[in-house]
Amino acid sequence: MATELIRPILTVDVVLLTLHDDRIQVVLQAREKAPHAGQLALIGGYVHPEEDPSTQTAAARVLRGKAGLSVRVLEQLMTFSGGSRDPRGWSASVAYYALLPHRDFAARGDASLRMLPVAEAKGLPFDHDAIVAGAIQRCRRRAAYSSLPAFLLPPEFTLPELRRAYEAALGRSLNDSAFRRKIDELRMIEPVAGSLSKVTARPAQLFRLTKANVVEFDRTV
Amino acid sequence: MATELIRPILTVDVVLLTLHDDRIQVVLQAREKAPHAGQLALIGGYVHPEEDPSTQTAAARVLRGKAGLSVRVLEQLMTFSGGSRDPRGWSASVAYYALLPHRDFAARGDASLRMLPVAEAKGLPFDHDAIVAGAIQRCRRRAAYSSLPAFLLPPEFTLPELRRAYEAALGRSLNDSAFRRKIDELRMIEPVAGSLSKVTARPAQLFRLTKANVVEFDRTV
DNA sequence: ACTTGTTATTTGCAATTTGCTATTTGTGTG
DNA sequence: CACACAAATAGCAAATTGCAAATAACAAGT
Repeated sequence: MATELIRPILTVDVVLLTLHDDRIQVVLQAREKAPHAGQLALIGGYVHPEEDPSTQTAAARVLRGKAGLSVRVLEQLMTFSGGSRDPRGWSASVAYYALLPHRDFAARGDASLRMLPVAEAKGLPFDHDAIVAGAIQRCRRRAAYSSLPAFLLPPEFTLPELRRAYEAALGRSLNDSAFRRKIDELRMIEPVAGSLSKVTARPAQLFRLTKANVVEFDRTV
Repeated sequence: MATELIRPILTVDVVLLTLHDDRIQVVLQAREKAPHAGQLALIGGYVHPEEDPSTQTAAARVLRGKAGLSVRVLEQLMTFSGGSRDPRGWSASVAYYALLPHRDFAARGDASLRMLPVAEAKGLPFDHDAIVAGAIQRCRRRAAYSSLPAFLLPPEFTLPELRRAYEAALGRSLNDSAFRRKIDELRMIEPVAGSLSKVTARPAQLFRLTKANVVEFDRTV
């Protein structure tokens, strides 16, 4: 066997995204240990080959173990690697992004977790700035032709809420009536019995997704 | 320090794609060593932390070292991991896809390399079937809104050739005049002085890309 | 009960984009 | 010099999208 002696460090990092104030926000966690102890960073940890069937399940385990959260969408972004990204040595981190309805985050009430608008999440340790940027870019791209943004919302939502989720994910405003037409044609959602009463105006119809997982469309939203 | 004792195997695998007979084809290589010695598989190898600045450069090194090839497009697909994908133990492989003009492949003339239409590249060792499928899916998606397919062609090409490259990548036929309009509006290519003479018909104008790297569009092609 | 304010939802074109089908152009061939 | 053939262009018809006005439903104040 040649030079497979040195095996690099393998970790997972999760870019946990949620929607609040009509903006995409990242959930960060204060690091417990060195390096960068005390600083806000992505939720991450070592891959444990003896217990993790894959990096995907490792990411879910870390999310549950360190933040007490489980999510409906957890997708792999890409792997970041190199000798200088982590002072402990040459490492590779398989990055994931996860989507969480804000109410689930709020209900958790974990003091170590902190939510920040993506534009303000700068100066993070390691190469986490680049990982966050990559996650946002991927989500933006994917939002254009999939039901992804719906997973930033609770299971039941109104059309205006869904539109705002798409607008936040895409980073641009959408034409309301055209949006309704498209969503209707894509058969992405179905109405639920009840109605939501916004305090001071006409109540909106509640909808739910027709499919429990992210679906991709041939057309663009 | 907890359980970071076991460090997994880290490798890279490259899905090398080219265009021939109007179809996307994968270039595979006969494995020199066990496991699966002699079988056709993706071009891949160990990551060498001491010499590789990143997995990206590791992939380029492996491509150069094992196939003698350098490519203009080498993009990360995703990482495949688990305890059963490689008999040597728990491993993670960072997969890349690369695009190569067929003439560059043909010029190489390496007997260990074999080109197969993607539909026929089945039953590969490890989880390479899944990696190939993932690469094709990603390329198909990306072809819809980028200049990616142009990198399956030599630096100078005709519009009919470019359209056939898009058709092969997208897996569907395109309307010729609409395609020309779009490509024109996207300012993706520029004409070159000469003309190509197909044996028995009107010669086509030669074009080259205006940008040396893959560019993404807001609109779809 | 009635008016006002506010947001949801629908409707009806106008403007733009796309799909399709001729037409025209440039080259080799017989 | 007519013919075959593929490249390139041109001209609508059809489909999609953007915009703005009209309508609907509810809360709160008069």
